[in-house]
Amino acid sequence: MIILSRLADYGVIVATHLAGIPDRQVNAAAVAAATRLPPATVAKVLKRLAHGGIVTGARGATGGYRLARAPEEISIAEVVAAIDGEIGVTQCASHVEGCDRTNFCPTRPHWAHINRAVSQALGAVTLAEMVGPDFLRPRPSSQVHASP
Amino acid sequence: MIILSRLADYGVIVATHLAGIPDRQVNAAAVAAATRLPPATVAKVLKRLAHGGIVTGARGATGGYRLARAPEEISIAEVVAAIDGEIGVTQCASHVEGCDRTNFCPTRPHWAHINRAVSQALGAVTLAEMVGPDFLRPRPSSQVHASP
DNA sequence: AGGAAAGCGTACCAACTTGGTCCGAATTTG
DNA sequence: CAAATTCGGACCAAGTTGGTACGCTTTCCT
Ligand code: SF4
Ligand code: SF4
Repeated sequence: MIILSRLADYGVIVATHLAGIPDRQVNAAAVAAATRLPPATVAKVLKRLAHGGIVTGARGATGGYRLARAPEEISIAEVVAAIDGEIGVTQCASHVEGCDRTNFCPTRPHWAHINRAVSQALGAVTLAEMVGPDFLRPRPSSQVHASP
Repeated sequence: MIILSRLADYGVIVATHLAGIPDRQVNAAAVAAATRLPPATVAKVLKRLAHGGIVTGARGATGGYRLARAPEEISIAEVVAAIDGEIGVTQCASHVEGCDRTNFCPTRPHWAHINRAVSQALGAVTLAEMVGPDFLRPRPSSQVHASP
């Protein structure tokens, strides 16, 4: 099964591309050309990212999109949540609504734990980690949060 | 976004229910009655679980389903994979095929790391954890019928 | 041996979510 | 002031999924 949808995948790619040019607002067509993605789809992705607060869109002739925050402040979970909504393994994980079996479902509390682990896995990686080092190699050190 | 599909969710519920009765093979209708799920759907779930090697189905008049292995040997990732296929955050995470952008996609290696974390999160919990110790049971008012 | 019960497989259908495309409103340049 | 450019939301088609139904094979009981 595929965890996140294709739109969310594209969203991370676009956000990563935006993270490489923090001070430069570019339009959707330029991002599409740089990422080799369908222009219409990337426009939709930028749109949802703007709605989610990940990027800010400037209208007008010289308008374009720009990262709303620093790349190291935006996590993959944020980007995914901006496109596909809140992350949750099941309906009951995020919203109690949506499933009428919450009362007698024995597996519900256990899924909350799994949901937390998954959210942490997606929230631990930021856009700075995506654009900074080309090769994936998180430092052998266990802790990554404490930075000098 | 919802990580796993509803069928996979039901599959875990069914597998957990099966884990509570290791030596007793029951038919699909009994499982559906016990879990309060649609009989046809639970039959489909059991079917897929049997195809994935999670449970074994015995034909005949007194047939039924039974766990193929010990509850502590079956992880949630196994159950989910049996129903919805291999777990992967993206197409490139599991199978290289399916996305023609693997050559110039900068985020692909990073996804592998995230995919591993997610798989571990789902693979760390077993069915024994689901059915065995009810460590988190805040005294529900409507207790299920306990066997005398 | 015959009948009934239950799994197994396939097939089919409906529905929703997703992917993609389009046109209109707002803003800046000149 | 007008034209060009761009974001914004609305619209539509398609794929996938969820769910159901039927028929066949296998096994036990009578
Ligand atoms: S309450 Fe149970 S059936 Fe409903 S979404 Fe949660 S785990 Fe799934
Ligand atoms: S190669 Fe890139 S676009 Fe393709 S599935 Fe992997 S991350 Fe997504």
